[in-house]
Amino acid sequence: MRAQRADARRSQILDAAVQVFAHKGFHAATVRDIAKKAKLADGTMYLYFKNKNDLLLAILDRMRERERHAVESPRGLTPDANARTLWVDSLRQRIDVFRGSLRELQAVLPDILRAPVLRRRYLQAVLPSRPGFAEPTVGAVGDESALRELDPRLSQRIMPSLFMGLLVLRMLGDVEVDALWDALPEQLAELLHPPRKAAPRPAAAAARSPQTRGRRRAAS
Amino acid sequence: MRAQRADARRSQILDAAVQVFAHKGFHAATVRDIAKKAKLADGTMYLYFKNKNDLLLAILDRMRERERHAVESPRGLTPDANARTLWVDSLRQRIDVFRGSLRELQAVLPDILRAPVLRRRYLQAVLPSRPGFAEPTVGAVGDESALRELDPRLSQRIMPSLFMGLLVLRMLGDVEVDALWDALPEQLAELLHPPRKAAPRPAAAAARSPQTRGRRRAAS
Amino acid sequence: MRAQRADARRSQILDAAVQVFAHKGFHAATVRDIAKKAKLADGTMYLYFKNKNDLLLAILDRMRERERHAVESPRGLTPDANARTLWVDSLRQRIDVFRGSLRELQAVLPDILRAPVLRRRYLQAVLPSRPGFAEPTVGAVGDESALRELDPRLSQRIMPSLFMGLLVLRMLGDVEVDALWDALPEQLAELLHPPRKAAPRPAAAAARSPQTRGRRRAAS
Amino acid sequence: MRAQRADARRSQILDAAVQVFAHKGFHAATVRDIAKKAKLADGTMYLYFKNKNDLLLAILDRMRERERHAVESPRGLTPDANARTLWVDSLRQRIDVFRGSLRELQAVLPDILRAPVLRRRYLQAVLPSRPGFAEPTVGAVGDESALRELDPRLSQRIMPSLFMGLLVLRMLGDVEVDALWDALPEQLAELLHPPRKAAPRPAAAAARSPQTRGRRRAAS
DNA sequence: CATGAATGAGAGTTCATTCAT
DNA sequence: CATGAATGAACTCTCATTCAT
Repeated sequence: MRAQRADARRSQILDAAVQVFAHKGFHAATVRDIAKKAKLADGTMYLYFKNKNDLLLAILDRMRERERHAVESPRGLTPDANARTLWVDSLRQRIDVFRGSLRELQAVLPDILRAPVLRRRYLQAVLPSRPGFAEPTVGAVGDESALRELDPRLSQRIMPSLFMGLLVLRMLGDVEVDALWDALPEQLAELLHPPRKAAPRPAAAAARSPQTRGRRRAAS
Repeated sequence: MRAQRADARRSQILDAAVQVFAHKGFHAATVRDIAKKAKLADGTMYLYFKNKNDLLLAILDRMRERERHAVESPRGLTPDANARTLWVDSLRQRIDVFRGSLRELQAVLPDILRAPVLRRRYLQAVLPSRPGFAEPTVGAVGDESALRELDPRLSQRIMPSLFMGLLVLRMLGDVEVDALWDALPEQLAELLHPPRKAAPRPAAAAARSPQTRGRRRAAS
Repeated sequence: MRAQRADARRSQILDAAVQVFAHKGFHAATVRDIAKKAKLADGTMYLYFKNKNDLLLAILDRMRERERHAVESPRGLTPDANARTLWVDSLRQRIDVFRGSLRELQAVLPDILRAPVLRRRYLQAVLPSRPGFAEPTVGAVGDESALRELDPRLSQRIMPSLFMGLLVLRMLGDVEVDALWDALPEQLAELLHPPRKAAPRPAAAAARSPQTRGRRRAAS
Repeated sequence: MRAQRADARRSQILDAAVQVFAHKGFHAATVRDIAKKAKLADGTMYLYFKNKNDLLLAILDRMRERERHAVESPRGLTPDANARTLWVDSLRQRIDVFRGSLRELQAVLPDILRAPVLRRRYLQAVLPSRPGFAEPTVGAVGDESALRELDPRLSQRIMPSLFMGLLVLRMLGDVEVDALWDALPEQLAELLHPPRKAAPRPAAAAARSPQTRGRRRAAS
């Protein structure tokens, strides 16, 4: 009971902080701003968080937690789906998770970009080496993939980077990205994991599907 | 004459500001920090810039200016090159320009991500709709390109996003991206503009790096 | 019955306050500190005392009360003692009373030194003009005393001052004073009320301490 | 020139701080109080002192410095004076020094009583073991002194304690002590270093001087 | 032009006090 | 009676900005 109330308060404050940080950034945001947004008195925040900095860390923790949840309890995938569908689905899940914490990321990312401590503590976990985030790109890629010739260090980073980049564009106010967001899984699958009709065939620019006929490199 | 002196002072201050902003971020950086780095008195900055905010705008202006220069006066391209080479070269130029302002971007990006004014005023110009930045990706792509089936709004954003994303990874401290940086043009060409017909050339990317090393900031 | 409970609570709180004040001083001590030490909730204090300031006054009141008690009900003095013994005994009683409230004094003195209200209201009563505190020095002094030629205003203040001073040294951390404390009555008698005629008795002071050790706070 | 201005400012601020601390105590005094008393802006203090605490240390340093000065450059003593005169003179000098920093002491003493750091760092130097402060009491004492029979640890502390105690009485608002202050050297000499007319004579309650006839212990 | 001492608004934070439970 | 979450005034300290030199 008591613990529940406390958790509710923490959430209430964190939500306010996310909004204010996303809007003004960590440094420009004042504790008073956050308190006002949370409809609390200035001092109340300090009953639940050690200080303003702690607020940032708590936001990151909450993000991690949510992601862990999402990863650990994946929605059931259709068992008989083919590889591409699986890949698209898993990609969509990641994107959805991402979208869930989009505001959080926007609130937190710019300030993380400077703080080496934060970067080390959180972002290696949250971003590039996140288990499963890069792998689909690589693991599912057969010999014919466009990624075959790439430096593996780069190919591992294609997806996260593309993602990060699109996110930044969004944050920069690009409305098109916003509109595209839902189509991203399919589109990225199209780009990086082209559907294959047949078994691996070294040659031939075969037509593989109605929509994608004539795609991909003819011979390689 | 007098104007030149003033410009030199402005540059001196801006350089200092870039360094300090890149390190601490706009809000955490103090005018005193910048003045000290520029070896000037605190008040002197105000003779050349209206206020601290104006410094940020000036940094952005300078970035734009440099980019405009780079775009308007491209280094001579080998006239007999084939389409792909052209594309790679033009891509490399862009990347070099980017690299020239890498510190600036790092100094400025996190704070720009929030300030709607800055975003509207500067970044739509600097980033996605930058003339020529996305086009190579699209324009040079033949029928066989991986990009053909994509939503054009997305395909236009592939390159900038990938770029932004890699940059963010760099800023997040990913050393691999750093190491890969010089090979990026070839690698991205490999990915988005695959060479026709030829057999796999796994060594191409790696072979490039030696010469491009040490070219750092050539364009700045 | 009910009043007793309330008194017990008051004492419980005052004891805690004395400890915390002695350690941190009035201003640096927080109500929470005191509540924690008293194993009560923060707000409970306010059921027994008007506010934090009132705590200080209550401590002083309790000190006065104790001293009044000690003065009004002196332990029986050996009826056949000579003048000097009487003087020494009475001095010892005072010192013991003092010692009983030593922590209180330490808790309260520094802050009393500034607050004119406190000084006027309490300390003139507690200290110099305290009935009987200075008198032994003066009244018991025969023609041969060292004090005879002094300005009476000073001679009245010799004992309290000496005392206060030694107390301050103690508070300043002088361990020697601490060790000497039990021997003080004899020693001060030696100084201010020299024994007549008899030969030097160098061992007197030291001899006393064993028994008086362990009497700590007997009077409190 | 510049350094002089800075020193003047420091003094100006320290003087204000002494007044405010003496009046309200360290903790109750606000930086704004001090700034106002010094007729400066709030922030100006921080150009000259690291923080409020530093102010306290600086006051102590200044006291030490003054005392060192007074000790190192003693006013010329009449070379042909007898021992007692010398003692009285030296005592007066100490008292004068003391009086010079009386307000400082009042400002600083109560807070020093709690801070172990301050005590260790400053007061052992300022108070009891101060070279020359206790010694006159002891060194000048012949075999006949009232101090002969005392525990040496105590006799060393008589003077400082008496002093401290009188000071505390003063701080407590005892106006009589205030009035007596100037007569203290003579009076204390009277008490602790009785004038001797003749050579050491073990017996006889001799009349020694008009004013002091019949003083001191008859036989010892 | 250049300086840097001075300013004072406003930041983060603490804590005496209240009051619904 | 007792609690302790909530309050918000007031604290210390920072720093962008000004201006006499």
